Amino acid sequence: MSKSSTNLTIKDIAKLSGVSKSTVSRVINHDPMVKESTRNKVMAIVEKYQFTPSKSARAMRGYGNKVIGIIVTRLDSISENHAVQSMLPIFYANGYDPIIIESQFSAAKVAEHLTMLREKQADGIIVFAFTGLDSSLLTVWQHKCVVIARPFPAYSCICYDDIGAVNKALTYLYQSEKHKKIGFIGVDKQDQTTGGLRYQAYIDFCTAYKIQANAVLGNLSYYSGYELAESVLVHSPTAIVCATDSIALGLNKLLSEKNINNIVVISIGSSELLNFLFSQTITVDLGFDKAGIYAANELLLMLEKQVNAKIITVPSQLLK
Amino acid sequence: MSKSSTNLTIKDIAKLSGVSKSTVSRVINHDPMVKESTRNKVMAIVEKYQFTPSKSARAMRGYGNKVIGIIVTRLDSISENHAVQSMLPIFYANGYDPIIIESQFSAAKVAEHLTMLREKQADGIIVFAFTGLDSSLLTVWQHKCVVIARPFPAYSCICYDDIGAVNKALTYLYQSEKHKKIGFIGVDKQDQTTGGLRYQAYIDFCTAYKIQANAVLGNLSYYSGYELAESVLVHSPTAIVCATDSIALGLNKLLSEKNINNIVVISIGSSELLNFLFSQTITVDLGFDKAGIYAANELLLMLEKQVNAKIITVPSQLLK
DNA sequence: TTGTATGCGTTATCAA
DNA sequence: TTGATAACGCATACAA
Repeated sequence: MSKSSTNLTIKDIAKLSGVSKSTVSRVINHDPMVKESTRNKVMAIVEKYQFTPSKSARAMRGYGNKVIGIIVTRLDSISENHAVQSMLPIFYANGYDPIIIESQFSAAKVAEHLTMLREKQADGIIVFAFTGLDSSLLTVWQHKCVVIARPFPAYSCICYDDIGAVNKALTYLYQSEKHKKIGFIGVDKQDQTTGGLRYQAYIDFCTAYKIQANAVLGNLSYYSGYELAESVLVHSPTAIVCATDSIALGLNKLLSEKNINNIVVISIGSSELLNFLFSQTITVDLGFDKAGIYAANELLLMLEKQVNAKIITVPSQLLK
Repeated sequence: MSKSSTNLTIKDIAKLSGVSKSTVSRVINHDPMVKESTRNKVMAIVEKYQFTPSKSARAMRGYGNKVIGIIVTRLDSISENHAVQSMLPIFYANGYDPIIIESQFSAAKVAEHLTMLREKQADGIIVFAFTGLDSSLLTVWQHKCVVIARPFPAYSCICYDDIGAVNKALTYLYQSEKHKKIGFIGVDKQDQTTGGLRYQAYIDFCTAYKIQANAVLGNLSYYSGYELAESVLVHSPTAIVCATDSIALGLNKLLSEKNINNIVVISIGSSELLNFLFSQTITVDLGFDKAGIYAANELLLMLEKQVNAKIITVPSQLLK
């Protein structure tokens, strides 16, 4: 095996430039105590051979190889993308290497990735939770872990304002616009937050204000919104609340096909695309980008010093 | 500083289980030469303290820390997402840790990320190219780099079938459906591929078949498609080719608003959303997922053995 | 079957 | 201002 193929080490550079290892180390670490001339001499060799110190060796010396694992459900989830986009710069700025992986809504995959991250000695992780993910998987990471979208007890979590968002939507419709017949297209209650919480908020509002509930639950896809719309329309609502922007897309498609334009659509979750395509839709922004910022900062805090698990709810905002 | 906070080392485990470092090392490396009883003894301690050997230390011993950098333009680009999604499993399967970073269409950011990756001693990189990215940035990586979406000379590149896709669309419209007045909404030619190539293919087809060109160029957003549509409609086309699915979304919105439904829309790029919302739109699939597979395999090949730079064009496919 | 000693590429501590 | 040398955590050739 020829030496040429393998990477140069600080020892080689030392030999090449006629100084000792330590001097080379000083030069590449910008130690001010080296003489100008020797620095130049060494730097020349460093440049010439494109030398970079072995990251692993440095890491071993405590120059931490800091890495954060980010487990998203799907790479192409708009909401998670926004959150990730806003946390990346924060991690970079603090010298962490974020490594992004997909769980594809499979707890088994999460487990797999988690051991991978443990082997890689990740310093901390961000997990986008989903139905079927159990907090027991995370026990090892409890103190260096931020969970997004689910309130796991004893974990630091960033949650969306599911209840508040639905209330804001309903309050607007009921108080400001005097709607009395308000429908709801949601997600199966097996999904605790997007499904259960948002649905329950709708039901509670209905009972509180004595209005007739008209809800139907399906899944997260726009197909679901499209297909379920009919059964809500049957009761001739004047407004419909959609639990997600995908559902709102589906509903809007149906309304547009049927040339119905006297029904107010309001969506929990505000995507650029929805606002563009169906600009008359009122949306409630859940603050995905803020969630990313909160999550990153919270994790950094946890890693820096012992800090109590806390649940942060990202404020929602009605946009009209 | 208490020892409890810092991670255990193989030395600690050795002490705890009353054997030597080497024996512990043998156990965790599944050396068959260790006695059953000692193995159990050591494993017990390992389990108890959740010990994992320092990755950096073993990396230094040659147990390579293989990493691949993937530089996407934007995390929320649908097309790049698909490509990344299909390459990730391949890298995992081959023991590489993919680390994903965003360039945000900035060459400066790419440069920055590139030095980061060099410091991290990444073994190879995948770069999603964009207008303004110069191949000179990549020279250091030339032999361990796959470029996507641009044909950089002397680099291994995965390109989309821009010209073929447009031709397939036009051929279908002209030959099978006998359209004579075909419009085109594209992207500024400064974007060499999506912009220049697709536009040129349109123009070439028009001249070849002696049909009146009716094209307008803007940017990649759906707003652009929406706004430019008017000036194409002025010449009353019976079909319109859109250079991207975003543009097609914008165009479709306008057509739907104006209640125009006798114009055939055909989109280069086939997204799930476009097919759902405007299912009458004909689409040409550019094969983003295939591109990911090609890219990953090609890179692995390059890293394994010296291999000539080659350009792979992903076949496109008309869907109707 | 196990322990000892050595080296991997760095940085830090000491002496010179 | 520089150089020798000892760590860091691990794997392994060699000795026992």
